[in-house]
Amino acid sequence: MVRRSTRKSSAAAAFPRRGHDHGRCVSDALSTAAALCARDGERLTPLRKRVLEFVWSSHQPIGAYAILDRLRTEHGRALGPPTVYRALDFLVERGLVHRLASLNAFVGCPQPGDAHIVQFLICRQCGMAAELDDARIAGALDRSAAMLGFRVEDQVIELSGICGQCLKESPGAGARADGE
Amino acid sequence: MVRRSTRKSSAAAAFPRRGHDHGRCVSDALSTAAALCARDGERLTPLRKRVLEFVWSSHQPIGAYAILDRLRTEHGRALGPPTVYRALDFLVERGLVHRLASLNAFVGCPQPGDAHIVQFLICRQCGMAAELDDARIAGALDRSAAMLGFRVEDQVIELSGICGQCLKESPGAGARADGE
DNA sequence: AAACGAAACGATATAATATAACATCCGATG
DNA sequence: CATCGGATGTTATATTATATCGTTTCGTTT
Repeated sequence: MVRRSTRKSSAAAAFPRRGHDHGRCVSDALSTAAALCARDGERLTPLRKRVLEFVWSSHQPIGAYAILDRLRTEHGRALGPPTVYRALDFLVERGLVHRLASLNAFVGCPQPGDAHIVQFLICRQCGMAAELDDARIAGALDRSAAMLGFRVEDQVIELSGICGQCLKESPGAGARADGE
Repeated sequence: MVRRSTRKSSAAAAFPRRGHDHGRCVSDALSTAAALCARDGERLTPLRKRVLEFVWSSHQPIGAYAILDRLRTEHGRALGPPTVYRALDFLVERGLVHRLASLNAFVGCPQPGDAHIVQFLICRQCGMAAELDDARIAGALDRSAAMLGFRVEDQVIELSGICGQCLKESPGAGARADGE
């Protein structure tokens, strides 16, 4: 069974709340990933699943080497970078994970299978990243570029700043950063 | 004397043409940089100026290590990465050069001194990058984020695709890529 | 079940990008 | 001249990512 979004084309996702039921985020992500892979005849191997779980361990983008460290801890012996990069490449190709170019880090996609525009909000205080999937903006960019004769194939849109909760909790200084 | 742009707030810059007078791009960039530094009491040292020239050697974003190699060639003896990164940091801080996160590379700013929104078009065929400074899009992103309570402080917007000239010259294959 | 081929994974080495830390130089100013 | 701060030089290292090749696993075919 394939998940299908019912969002309006210009709708925006919510920024994750602190204290939300994150276990639900993880289990949703895993079951959706399994369903999509099954649908497409791809294999969500134990390694890929484990990497996906690490990416989803919080809403804070995680670096490849952080994942690698965690894998090594579990696994006992050392693993090489290619092992984790291959798994990440697979997950990114399948749309299950996104790479943030401005952070060199990876974050889980909350709407995989849904061909969506990817625009990110990244809070520099708590470190969490959320998608802002605004199709109107993507369309406006495409049109704006087209006026210069340019055909857009890929958009990298990453907005950094302060999320609503951090603005409330710390009009200046340090909020907690558990990022769940 | 300070350059002031007369562009409308939502105007878009042109994608650089092959065969344009690139010497003019370079000399404009250098004289504007000198003027801005003089105005702000900053020093456009020989090294910084030389790095700026390398960045402007074409409209193709250039990596820090490519600049470093060219510096070494001129300089005779080896220079360390910090030397070039410091010069780049200075130029980026002064708005004379932009860093493209999706390429890990640097490109000259055609409108320094003008507080402008930075959005890039990057042609994957010829490698050239141009600015698309659309204030309406930046505003729409800010508002869209604000609806989620998010305050945007920095926008990374990098659109990759095919520029008009490459579309004309090669409806598929390889155009020249001199990037000037 | 055996054989095969493709995909996935492990392992080693290395490339590419970036920064930390400290020494030295150089120019302005007292 | 002394000295002080900014800029640069130098060495070492951190961080991110890929190339290459051998081995294992798994599905398919026979």
